[in-house]
Amino acid sequence: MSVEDAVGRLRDLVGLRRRVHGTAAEVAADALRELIMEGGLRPGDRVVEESLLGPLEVSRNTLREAFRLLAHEKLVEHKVNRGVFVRALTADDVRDLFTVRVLIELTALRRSREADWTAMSQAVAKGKACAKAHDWLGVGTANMRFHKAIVASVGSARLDELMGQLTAELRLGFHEMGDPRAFHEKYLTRNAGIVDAVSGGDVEGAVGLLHEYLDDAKTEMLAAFSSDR
Amino acid sequence: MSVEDAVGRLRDLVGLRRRVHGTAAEVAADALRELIMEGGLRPGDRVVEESLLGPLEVSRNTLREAFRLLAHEKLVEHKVNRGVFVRALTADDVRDLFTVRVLIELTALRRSREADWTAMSQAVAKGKACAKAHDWLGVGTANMRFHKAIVASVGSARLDELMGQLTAELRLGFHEMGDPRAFHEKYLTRNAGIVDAVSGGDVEGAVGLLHEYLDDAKTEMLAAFSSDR
DNA sequence: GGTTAGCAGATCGTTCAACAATCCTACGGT
DNA sequence: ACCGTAGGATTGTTGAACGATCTGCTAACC
Repeated sequence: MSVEDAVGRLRDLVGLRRRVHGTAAEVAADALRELIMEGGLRPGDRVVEESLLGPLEVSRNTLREAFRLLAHEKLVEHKVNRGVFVRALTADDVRDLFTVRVLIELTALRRSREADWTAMSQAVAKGKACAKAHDWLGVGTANMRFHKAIVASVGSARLDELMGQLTAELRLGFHEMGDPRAFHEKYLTRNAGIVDAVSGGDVEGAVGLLHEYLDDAKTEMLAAFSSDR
Repeated sequence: MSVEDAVGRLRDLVGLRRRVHGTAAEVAADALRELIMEGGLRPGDRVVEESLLGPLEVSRNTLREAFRLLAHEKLVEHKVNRGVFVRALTADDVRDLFTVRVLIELTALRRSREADWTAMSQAVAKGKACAKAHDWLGVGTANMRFHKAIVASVGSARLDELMGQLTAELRLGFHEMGDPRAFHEKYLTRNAGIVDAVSGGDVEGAVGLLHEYLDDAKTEMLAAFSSDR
């Protein structure tokens, strides 16, 4: 996406939400977050304050508040006196991300009940629909939703928030990887397998599958990240 | 602590760090955070912008950036057009906090190794020293450090950050409870028992002790929170 | 030739003053 | 007692200004 396209997209996003959501800073942050998630701003890109003042239709102070919001979500990095950069994951980040996922998701899956399994299988269905439409980023999003559904089994607001944070960071990594189809598609059937196992009563079998899943995904992402840094 | 005392304390905190730490907003946030932790601002208190402009020696915009920082740490609550309030935990918050702690700490303790045990026992020693000096809030801080040490066993930056967040929120709750000695002192020996068990090779015994510990602490805090709301 | 000092230019950090938007309270009508 | 409405207080947002800091370039120096 060119810089001009990104500016135009921002205008749309801002206009859409200006009076629906809360403060101007939140609206601006929402627009920027969406733009980053869509890939309009790529990891490592520098985001100059002045260049966004016009498109977002906010003042500099407000824009800086928006940056603070995104910085705390770890979507951008705020370097003092040097500006704001779209976050670029390191290999260490990827390792850490998966360490936390393993710890949380395995325990959560053990606690899951029937209502959780339906939420999980709905996410799988959504992913299959996206695959049929060749929407590979959609498949990735559906996969994330599947894992969020696992964590939701615990029923903790803070854990849900943490998982949202982790998936947002992982999505940043997706943009830096090559063929999205090759990366996302194969995990669809593995998700389905996990649902089958756990709803069939084989909880520990499902946990094992999930653990293998996470290890494989981690290895695959690490391969993409360790090669070029 | 009177309002005048709080203002004076803020001046000290600001002067101390003005040129040590980074931006003015961070310095202001640090000072406010410390003031809240010390109990100078109590949960539920409203924090009026104008009243802090002088003591903190920052402009309104910078102060508002500091508020954003604290809001993301969940130490204060930002209500649009109504101001900033020191966070007051609800019973649901306490339940959620302990749900997350149980999930994370039990798993972390299972993964702990000898180096982690020494860190844990150091925290216990620190707590005993505070108890001897009748510094009961210090005992509470040492207890939190003990649990942070458990989580640190995993070696995940994000998990450490999460645990820091959780302990900060819990400390907010401490201020709303009655006798700090009655609440903190008895957990000291239980922490020591956990260290003994795990370093003695009885990992699952230690995990059991930790689980009981967390359940008891949760019950005790809930009793204080459900009574008056 | 390579290294370092210093000089712009660009960008960020912070302040200030002003105005608009919103909320709270107290007053008065019913 | 209830309700709507002014008025004051506080927050939300803006725009311009100035100092501080980084970056890259030039030029002097070894």
